[in-house]
Amino acid sequence: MESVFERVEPGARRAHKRHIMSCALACFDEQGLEATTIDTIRQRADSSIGSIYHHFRNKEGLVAALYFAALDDQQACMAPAMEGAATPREAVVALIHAYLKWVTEQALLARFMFRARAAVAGGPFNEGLKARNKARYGALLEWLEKGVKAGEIRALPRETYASLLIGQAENYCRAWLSGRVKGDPTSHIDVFAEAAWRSVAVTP
Amino acid sequence: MESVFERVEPGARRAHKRHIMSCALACFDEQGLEATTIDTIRQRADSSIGSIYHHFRNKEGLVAALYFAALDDQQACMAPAMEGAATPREAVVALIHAYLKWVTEQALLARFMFRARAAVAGGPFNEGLKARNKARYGALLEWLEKGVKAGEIRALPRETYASLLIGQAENYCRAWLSGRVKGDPTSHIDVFAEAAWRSVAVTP
DNA sequence: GAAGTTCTAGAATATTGTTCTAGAAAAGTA
DNA sequence: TACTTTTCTAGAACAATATTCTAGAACTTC
Repeated sequence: MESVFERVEPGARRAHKRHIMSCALACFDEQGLEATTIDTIRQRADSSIGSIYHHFRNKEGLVAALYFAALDDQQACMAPAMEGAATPREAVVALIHAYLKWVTEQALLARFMFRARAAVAGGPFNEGLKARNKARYGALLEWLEKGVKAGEIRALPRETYASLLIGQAENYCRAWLSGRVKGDPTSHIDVFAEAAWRSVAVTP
Repeated sequence: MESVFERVEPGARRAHKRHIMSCALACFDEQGLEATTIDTIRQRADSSIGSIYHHFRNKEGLVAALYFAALDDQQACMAPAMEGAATPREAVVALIHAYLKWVTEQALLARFMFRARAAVAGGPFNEGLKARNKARYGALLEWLEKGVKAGEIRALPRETYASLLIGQAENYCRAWLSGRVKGDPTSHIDVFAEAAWRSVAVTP
């Protein structure tokens, strides 16, 4: 967990900032976003109000900092997975595998992301969010273009591909993170990879 | 919209309660859950603090009331759609069609549901939520059972079916409701119905 | 029409996010 | 090192907002 924050806030100097993020994440996970107060975080981190506000500006900023740290880590884990693919099918399978593995390994961060997304998207950090989302599906759309030309992938409305590929896996991850299903995402990894491929392939 | 609340809170007696719900929904949609204050709702509904707290106990209760009203309406619109199906394929297609139509027609309620879900699931109304979710997929799972026995639907882990069927459509609806894609859900209705069927069918 | 219940109203209170000022620690500079 | 500047910590003071409480109006019931 610390390692995730060290990517975004490196150096011994920022150890305390990372510590606050760590404690805040734990509080948010245990009590929910609204229910955790700044003072709860202050106590847990053995810090001070001034320190928290200095580093994060306000509660929303703290949530956003955690959200973007999680998003960046997810991105960093998923991007390389797809680069090794030789065919469109391999790219799709690699995408789903990487996603399900990340959620399973970083359950705390993943749960936080789902909970905090609305808050971040609604606030003043919306722009940063949009920018990263564009970059996110760039590589994938290239693979799809190739696949369509090669006759391996169906030509569908552009704006539906992302949902068709990741929607099922994401839905299951939400269910798992909130305790509605038991098996962790990786335990059905082939089911979801196969379903994603069937959804877009010409001949599944 | 009023008609939706009349199902849950019927009668002329409760007109004011419904009016508060209506105004609260509009406030939540325009400013987000956290940003709208009780006083904002009071002003918009031309009501009083006491009245709001009398009807809904607290802010969380108001959110939950809206959430369950939306959930019930969605349920009421989707349940009959599947009953007319003659084959597993028809059942799956009917499910997706009904879902996408409801979200498109009740965009305000649908957006609210996605935003409020975490808050409702985290709070003391969690039990009511679980109960309704069980009822929700009951009819569907029956169809799947039949389909599996008839050799038309693949035998997959039980807990993955719901995600496989609805995940893609839901993901697209989220994207549409938050402005990330342009085409409304019904404009891709066949794409998502077909993808859902391919995901679970033996021979798509 | 009287008793009981539900509903409206808003002032008072409590909780909690945020600002502000002062000083400590660290980094830069000569 | 000694001085300056910047960054960070600390918590009291403040402001915004959810919630409680009491009183009375409106409606139901018998």
